[in-house]
Amino acid sequence: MDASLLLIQPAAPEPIYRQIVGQLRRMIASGQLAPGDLLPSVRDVAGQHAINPMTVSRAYSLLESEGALERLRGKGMAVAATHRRIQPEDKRMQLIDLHLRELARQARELELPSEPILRRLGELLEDQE
Amino acid sequence: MDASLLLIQPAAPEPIYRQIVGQLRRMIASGQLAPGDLLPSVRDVAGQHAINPMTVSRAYSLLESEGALERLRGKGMAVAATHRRIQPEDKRMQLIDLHLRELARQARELELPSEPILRRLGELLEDQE
DNA sequence: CCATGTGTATCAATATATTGATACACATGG
DNA sequence: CCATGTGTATCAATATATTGATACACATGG
Repeated sequence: MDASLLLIQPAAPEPIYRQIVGQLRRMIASGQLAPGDLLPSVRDVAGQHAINPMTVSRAYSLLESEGALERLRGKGMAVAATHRRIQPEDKRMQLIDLHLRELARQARELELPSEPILRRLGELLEDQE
Repeated sequence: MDASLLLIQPAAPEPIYRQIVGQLRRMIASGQLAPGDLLPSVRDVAGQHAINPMTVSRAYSLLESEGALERLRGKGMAVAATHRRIQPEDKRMQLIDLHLRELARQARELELPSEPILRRLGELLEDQE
């Protein structure tokens, strides 16, 4: 992948590292970046866009923690070949339980019935798979 | 309305003034707060929750700029009379749709199947009614 | 009039988020 | 070995968001 494919607007309200994260995430999701593809080096991206290498590194590290990228020592970052599941399902469920509680609280405050909420969430969950 | 009805968590990542805005917005949308209802004074809310009156004022001012509240000189803030009493269900659903989308995104990143999420949320929704 | 009740304008203090400079560890390939 | 390529840990500088202290204007009702 060529660093010039990234569109970066330093003056935009959205932080630079999040612009990079968002674009790469979508390019990976859409298949424009395939598993194993090498990304441009942080200095390459930084040089072409006149930003700091650490800003690019931050974006890469976030994507690595999401499992979207993997670090190849001495070579750079690449699109992750596999999404390994380290934690069992109940552990992963715990990671979103607070979110679920918050959602339930807001639904109660809005006096919304359960049924349309569960139906809507069901739709969203299926769409994204 | 009694100031104690507000749930405020000063240590939460969400800023206090936004917690207040969110809760009041939802209570107005659902009709728990009717047009003309007086809100507790900023000092009342601040005193009960050990926060600063200006923080409450900021929340009230935001809701006033949205048209949800109106300022009655010498009396305080009240639910705007022009506000429709109860918003229809689809309008209220819109208020939590972004949260549902965010939840679905996180679930996808965690590679969690739909079924346990919908079951857990169903439990939480029923518990609170 | 005035004690008491509103909200808030103003500014300061803090907390948090973002970026950037520097130096470093490590892998590669000649 | 070593020049050159990776990413990043560390810390500093900046920008932004949030909160808080103070003083003020205004309305009410005795």
